[in-house]
Amino acid sequence: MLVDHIVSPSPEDLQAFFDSHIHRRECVLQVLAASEIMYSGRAASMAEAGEFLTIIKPDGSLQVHGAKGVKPVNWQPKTNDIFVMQEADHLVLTAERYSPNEIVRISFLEPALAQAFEIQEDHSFVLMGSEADMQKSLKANPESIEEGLIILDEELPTSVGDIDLYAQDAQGNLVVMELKRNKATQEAVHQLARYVQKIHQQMPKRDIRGFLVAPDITNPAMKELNLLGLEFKQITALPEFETNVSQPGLFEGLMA
Amino acid sequence: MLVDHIVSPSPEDLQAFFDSHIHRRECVLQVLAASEIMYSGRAASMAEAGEFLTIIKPDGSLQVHGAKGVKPVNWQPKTNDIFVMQEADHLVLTAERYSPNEIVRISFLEPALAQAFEIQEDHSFVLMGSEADMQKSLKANPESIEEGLIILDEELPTSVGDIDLYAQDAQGNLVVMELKRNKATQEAVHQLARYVQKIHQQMPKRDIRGFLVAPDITNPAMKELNLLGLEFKQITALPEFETNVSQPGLFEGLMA
DNA sequence: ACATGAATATTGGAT
DNA sequence: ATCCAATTTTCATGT
Repeated sequence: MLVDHIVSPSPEDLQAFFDSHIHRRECVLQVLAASEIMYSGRAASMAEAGEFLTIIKPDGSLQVHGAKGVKPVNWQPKTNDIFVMQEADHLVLTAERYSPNEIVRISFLEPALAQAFEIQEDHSFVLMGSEADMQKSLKANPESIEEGLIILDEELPTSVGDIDLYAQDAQGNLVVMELKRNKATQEAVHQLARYVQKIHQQMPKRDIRGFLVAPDITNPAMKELNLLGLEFKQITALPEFETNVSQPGLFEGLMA
Repeated sequence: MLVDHIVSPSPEDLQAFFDSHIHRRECVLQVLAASEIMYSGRAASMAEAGEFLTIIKPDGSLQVHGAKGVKPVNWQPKTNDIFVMQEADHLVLTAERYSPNEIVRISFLEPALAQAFEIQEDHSFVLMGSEADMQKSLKANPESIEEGLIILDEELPTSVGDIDLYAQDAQGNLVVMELKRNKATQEAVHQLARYVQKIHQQMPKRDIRGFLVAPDITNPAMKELNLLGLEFKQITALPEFETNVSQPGLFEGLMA
């Protein structure tokens, strides 16, 4: 719901706009303006006089968008303090965060628009098809990976990280599994190798097999996997999502 | 610059709004509405009737923002096709991408606002303090890592990835370096270990040292590093950015 | 198009 | 607060 809307605000208008909204933290604020943006903190960046859309949400997060891409040009996920100041002939917004110490300063050189609207928070968000879902599904149906597999543990902690799935095969060998919901890369291969090595150190007498469980694998990763004597177990990823979702029925099915 | 602005548009208004803008790809479009969002592709998600802000940029990227956070609730970095359709008593926007195949559908149940504005593309963006900068700086001043170090190569490719910096120490030993601009984790330790092992395989006769070069390191990572016989080389990260940037002078300094 | 790795990654969860 | 791993990661880059 639109609460406030000022076209081509003067610096004074803009100041009043922020004064009335910035600390109430109820509205999403937007300023469209030719701006100069400066960031310093984990890195440092600067954007000279271009047009940007600045968005400040009630939770204090700030993002500055340019003409392209999903990713903002500048942003701050959390801020401890946001304030505005007149400077020369324009308004400057400063957003500070203390830990890590970082600061974004936006000079609104030529504001075209300032507006505020309320966005009610939503809670009914459902995401399916994450690695966690995959893990649950595979734990329930280990035979879809290999006949005779028995799951021993999930998220088994080791000193070098947690093992996604830990199992025993039909011959009684131990199996270490690393799951990826996307195409597996060399990174994943080495993650798996690390776990297998660790378990091997702990139990030098046992045979340890390593499975990289994913819908697909890159060529270099496959090569590396073979070199290391590990195995790729292809699983059809999330078959229920492969169908075109615009079909009626699935829409409801997603929430089931 | 504000081009179009419709408060509480009817479905027909909204349709006309999209018809006039969606294919010209000149404006950033924004719709604030009680919406229902459905995504299917790499995963699947759904959000029931909440208030969301949908933003479509001229490059075809789409993002749907809720009341919190920098990250959108739903998004699509690139789209091949965006279209709208009347459905029952409301308008539905569909954004499709072919590879990977994914689709976002937004039902605008109660539109509160539809806007279009022009954002000129900006080109003068400068970021400093990336790992690339760090690498350049260290390459120029290897003695800041260790006395007598001679850099032999940068981004040296191996079958398991590229080595950030490759060098020789005062005693003639080979040195493999992995750089991190943040606190180094176990991941970084194993990345380094991988490279050292590879080089060792190639030259079994030579002594190979492995340096993890970072401003800081996590405790578990330090333990693991010691176990593997590798070394941590602390470097003060980007001293020029530690100072408070709001000081006059540095602002200009950033661009120098 | 594929593969790789950085990122001001962000975010959530576990410890 | 620290640490770790997933992410519809996104994005740039190299091949």
